[in-house]
Amino acid sequence: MAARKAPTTTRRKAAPARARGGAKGRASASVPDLFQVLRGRIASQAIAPGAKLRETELAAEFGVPRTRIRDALAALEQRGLVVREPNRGAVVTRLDLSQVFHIYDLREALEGLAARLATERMPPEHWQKDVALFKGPMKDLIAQGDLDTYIEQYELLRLRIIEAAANPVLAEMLDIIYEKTQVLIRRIIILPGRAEIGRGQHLATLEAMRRGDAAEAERLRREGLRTAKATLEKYQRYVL
Amino acid sequence: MAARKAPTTTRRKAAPARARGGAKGRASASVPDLFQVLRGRIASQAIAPGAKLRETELAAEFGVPRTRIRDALAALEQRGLVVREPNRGAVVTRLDLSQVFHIYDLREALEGLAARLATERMPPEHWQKDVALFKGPMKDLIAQGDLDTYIEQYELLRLRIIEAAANPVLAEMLDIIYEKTQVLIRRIIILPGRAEIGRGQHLATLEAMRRGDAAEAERLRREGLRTAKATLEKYQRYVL
DNA sequence: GTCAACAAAAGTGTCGGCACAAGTGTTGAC
DNA sequence: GTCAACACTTGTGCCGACACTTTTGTTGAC
Repeated sequence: MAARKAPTTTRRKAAPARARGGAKGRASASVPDLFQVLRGRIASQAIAPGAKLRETELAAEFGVPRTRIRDALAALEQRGLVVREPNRGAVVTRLDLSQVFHIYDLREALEGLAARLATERMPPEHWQKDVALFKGPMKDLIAQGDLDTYIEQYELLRLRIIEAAANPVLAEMLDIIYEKTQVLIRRIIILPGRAEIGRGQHLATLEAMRRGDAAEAERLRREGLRTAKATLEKYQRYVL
Repeated sequence: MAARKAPTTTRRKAAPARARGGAKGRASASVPDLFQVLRGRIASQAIAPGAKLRETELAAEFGVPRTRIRDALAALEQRGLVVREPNRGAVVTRLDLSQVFHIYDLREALEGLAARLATERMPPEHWQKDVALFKGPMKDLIAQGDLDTYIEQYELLRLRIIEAAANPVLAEMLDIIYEKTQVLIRRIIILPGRAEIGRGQHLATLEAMRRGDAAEAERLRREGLRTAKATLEKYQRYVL
């Protein structure tokens, strides 16, 4: 996924001094907007790890004052997406080997908890269609090699589970490591046979959820993450 | 604990309105400094939940420009310690009932993981003196009603476990909910018999760690948090 | 030809000020 | 005496400008 350096000309009006009058409510991007955009670029690797983020450059691209970019960068730094050295600027953090495994340990604990809570708080039949999805269509997607759609669907399931868990603090923490997991999932899933193994584990977890067996759902989810981590350790020199 | 890193040699011109009286005329505090100070005040309840944090007021107290206070408040908001309503200012978030229980679910998953990792990465004898501490002296402290010292010692153990777990991402997440747990621990421990029960559970966990039984250590730690949560639910109308 | 010292440029750190919204006190009518 | 409208005060949102630091490019000596 080569990253075409944004030609996005964004020819905002030359004079940013005006605007803000009664006209449009949002002529320029707000700090949260900028945060989301930059976060997305980093998660999708549109901005490569190690790349420098120049404040002036970004300010020109988005047509906003530099201080606003600065605030967005501060938020990014808080999230650990970039590191800023004094007077040196902000660079996108590259995840090293050790951090990758640390994140998998975290996912095991957090997503296991999410599976348990979701099972406890939802009626078992709520997961019926998800079981069906993973039993049939998802298998076909893998067989056809359409991993992008598969990942997309899986992400939807993941979000539904988090929502069902109804724990904002948990959701926030999973959100913090979201970018990292995005990258890792795509690297692991291309390993030989891994996608199908993962699907089987998701299916088993979902069936436990449909039975209303929260403890078993948690155990299975954790087991799934653990094998994913093991796969990653085994093939680490190929994928990292 | 202030961990001031930056030399802050920036020669400042004629101080505008000179340094305020609140602090001495020493070099002005950096944004991380301000963050830590305000965080400490909130954690120790020196600033009550629901209190308004006025930017100009804080700027005057610390003798720093208001923008710097502003940055610190933004960091506090990111951490969820304050909420800022547009043009209304920042107020300290008061933790409501539901969030309290959510945090205990989180602690169960995270601290359980920490116990497991710590056990795996350290030689069993590393925990020898902690076992001894919880077997004797800590029991005496509780008997004497010196809960402050007990909590202090427990915090030290907690930090050692996190350090031994050697997972920065996990440490970061436990740090995020640190303030909240600080408050909650002090509210739970005063409940009848609770301190002694907690000590017994910590002791059991530590003995598993000394045996090198990581899985059992995780299970026991989680069980401990679960009973703490149950106690909280039982007495919630007294302590919240 | 190489290296070091110097100068220019680029980029970030910091700050003060202005604009606008919400809160508060006052005044007048009824 | 009560209430509503208005002006004032307080405090935050936002932004441009300047100071400082680092990097890059150039020139001169050895």
